[in-house]
Amino acid sequence: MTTQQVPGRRDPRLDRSRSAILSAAVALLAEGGVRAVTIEAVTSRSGVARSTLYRHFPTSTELLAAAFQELLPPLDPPVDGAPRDRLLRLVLAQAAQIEGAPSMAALVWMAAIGLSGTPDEGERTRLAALREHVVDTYRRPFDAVLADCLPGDPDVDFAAARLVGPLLFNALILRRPSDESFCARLVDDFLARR
Amino acid sequence: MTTQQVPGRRDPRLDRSRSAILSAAVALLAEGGVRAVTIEAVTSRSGVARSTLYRHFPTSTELLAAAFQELLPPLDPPVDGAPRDRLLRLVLAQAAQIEGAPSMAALVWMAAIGLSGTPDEGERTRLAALREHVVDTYRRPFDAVLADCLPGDPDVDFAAARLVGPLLFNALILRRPSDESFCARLVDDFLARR
Amino acid sequence: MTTQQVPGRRDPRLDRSRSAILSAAVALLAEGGVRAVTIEAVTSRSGVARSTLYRHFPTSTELLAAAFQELLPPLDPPVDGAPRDRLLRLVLAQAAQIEGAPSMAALVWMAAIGLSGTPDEGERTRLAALREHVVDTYRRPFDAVLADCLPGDPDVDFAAARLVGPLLFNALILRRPSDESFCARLVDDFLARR
Amino acid sequence: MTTQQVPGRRDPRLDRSRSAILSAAVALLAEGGVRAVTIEAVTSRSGVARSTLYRHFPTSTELLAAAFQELLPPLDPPVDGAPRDRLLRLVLAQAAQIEGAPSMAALVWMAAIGLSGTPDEGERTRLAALREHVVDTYRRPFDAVLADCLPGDPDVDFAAARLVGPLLFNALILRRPSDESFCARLVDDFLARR
DNA sequence: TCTTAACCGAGACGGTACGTCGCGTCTTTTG
DNA sequence: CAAAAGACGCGACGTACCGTCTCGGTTAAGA
Repeated sequence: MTTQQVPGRRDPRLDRSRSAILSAAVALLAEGGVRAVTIEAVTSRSGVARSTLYRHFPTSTELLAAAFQELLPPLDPPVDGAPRDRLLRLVLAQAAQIEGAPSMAALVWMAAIGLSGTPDEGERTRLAALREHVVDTYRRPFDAVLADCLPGDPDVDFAAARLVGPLLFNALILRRPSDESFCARLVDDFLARR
Repeated sequence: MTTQQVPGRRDPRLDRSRSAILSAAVALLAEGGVRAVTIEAVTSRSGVARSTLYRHFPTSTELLAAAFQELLPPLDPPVDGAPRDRLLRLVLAQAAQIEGAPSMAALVWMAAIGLSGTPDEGERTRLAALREHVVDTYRRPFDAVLADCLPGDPDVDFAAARLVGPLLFNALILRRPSDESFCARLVDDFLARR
Repeated sequence: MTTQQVPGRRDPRLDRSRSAILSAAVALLAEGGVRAVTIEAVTSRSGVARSTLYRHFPTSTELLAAAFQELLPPLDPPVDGAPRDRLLRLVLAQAAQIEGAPSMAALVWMAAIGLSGTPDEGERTRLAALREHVVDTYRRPFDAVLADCLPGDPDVDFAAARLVGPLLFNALILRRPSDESFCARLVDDFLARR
Repeated sequence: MTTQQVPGRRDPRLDRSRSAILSAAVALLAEGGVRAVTIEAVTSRSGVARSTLYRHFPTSTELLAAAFQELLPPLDPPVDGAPRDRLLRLVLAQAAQIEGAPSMAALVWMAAIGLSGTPDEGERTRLAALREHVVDTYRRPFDAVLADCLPGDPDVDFAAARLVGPLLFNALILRRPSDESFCARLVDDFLARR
């Protein structure tokens, strides 16, 4: 019997180069922000050739997206304690993450997805999917906690708007942290009105 | 009596070229978004020389800022009607503006001010000032309306976070409009908890 | 046997673009003089991109140097006839070349190499080397002829100074041609004193 | 009787600004070479306005010419000693001056006058006149000395070509100083052949 | 002495060229 | 045949000077 490969098996070099690219991109992103994630910089830092990079990421934007995804850890929903407490802890965690530098950049950058500029159809689609995916990732813990806090039909989007929206406002508009008392008031007001 | 000039008289060419630049920039911004506001495009469209443009706007960023400011009309605070009505109308107006394409872009763009990237001290300062100015412009109508709605000490920032934050969330994260019933619930919840 | 490439084979595009650049530069140089050899002009005339040009010639000066080199044919040392005749013919040829427009410009331009202006170390070195090379090119025919004319140790530099220096003086300072009788007197005087 | 001005009297401001310009230009020329003599640099250094400068020197070239002229002291013809000695001293002085940095630059620059480039008729004429003037300045001491050395009709141009040409050659082409023995050989060879 | 015209500084303006950076496509050669 | 290496055309950047121009303020000449 030959050493025939399993048909679904991929060329291992593909993974090697992809991860080299990604880790270089992530490092550059963490060090110098979005502006530093240049095709040139990534290739020269990762030792990967230009053409190889383009094989993996048709656009610099997609590379950036992947790097951001790598950099944004999902939140773990608090699982024990009173409902009000669990919600508060989740909101605090979300606030903390939003205020971190990479999240801030990612937030803004993702918010910018699909605003004017004219990327082609395909890219727009892929990016929209990425956005969806990230949003889902962050909605999930709220789903979990709210399902336990609220009886019946929890309108998660509305809840998220009321709970996370103000955090966004503080971070993006007022440029001030959302401290514990702020989050507590948010949560209590929210719970008081259903 | 002599035909003495007013001392403060400036070279009229300054105004001529500045407005030519700005109107070209605004047009490009409206047509093609931030990406279209190129130094090259602005100069060639306005007929103004490169060096002249740089004399007026040391950085492309500042040009963009000025163009955005030109494009973002301030909101008029509703002056008559019941307090709850006035507040609702203001929130609706704010929602409508946020959802407009230029505001959306401006919002994201201003949110990005000061994130990584390394503009020099001077520019960072000017941009921060611009941000402040724009934020103030939009806070003002809330000041006016809230002063009438709430007796005592209205914490305008907290109020704005609770009222506008969710609009931001809808626009930037969920990409859905904030309809009338959404805004009404926001306002009513807000008023119910002082 | 495989169709293996010769190992030293280079990307043919390199040669293509280099020669396109050079021929454009030479044409411009011949038509409009040094002042016409602009990066912009060369790129637009040769259809070569700016960045490509800079890849081949890090400095406009080096481009100019190459163009001049292309434009200056070396002199062939006369090989037959009496020594005095051979020397005279060489001097006449040298005079004729010096008086030609391109040589004149090249002469002045090379004389200017390394005078004030502050190019970086690397470029200065390359230009000095170029100067050496050109000087050698023109010294060589004198070496050949003088070796035959003079027994023993011909001090070629001194000879060249005495034979070519006056040609330079006529061309650069007096702006008059060095005619046959002038050259003949030069040669005869030179031979009379060793 | 009034304090009537002499009719030919000029506005003293003209002289003031002209000399301010010139001294700035000379300083820049001495410090940074031809490249440093910029209209901008001269105006900002001299405190003279752009328009004033252009009133005095229609072209930056003419300004440069004037600066060079300021920088090149004429040679004094040696007046005592044996003819051979006087000639030798003159040649040595000429060699010394040629080798000085400013003279070198001036030499090259003046040699370049009228090579291609397309200044307008008027300027070309003025520059040619300047060249003539400078050449005359340097021919004069040779006239004086040769008149005493040689009986009959001294062909000064031919003499200068033979005596100064080799100095030029050393300075411009070989980039080596013309030392005393070199000059002595030049002079002796020259005198030996009339 | 008092205008008044010339001269002046300051600097805006439209240009041209520069040298750099990053992009996305491409070709060639190596493992 | 993927990958490295890197050339290529392109478009935009920000800078440096150019030569022309408009503006008020100052100052010297002449009425």
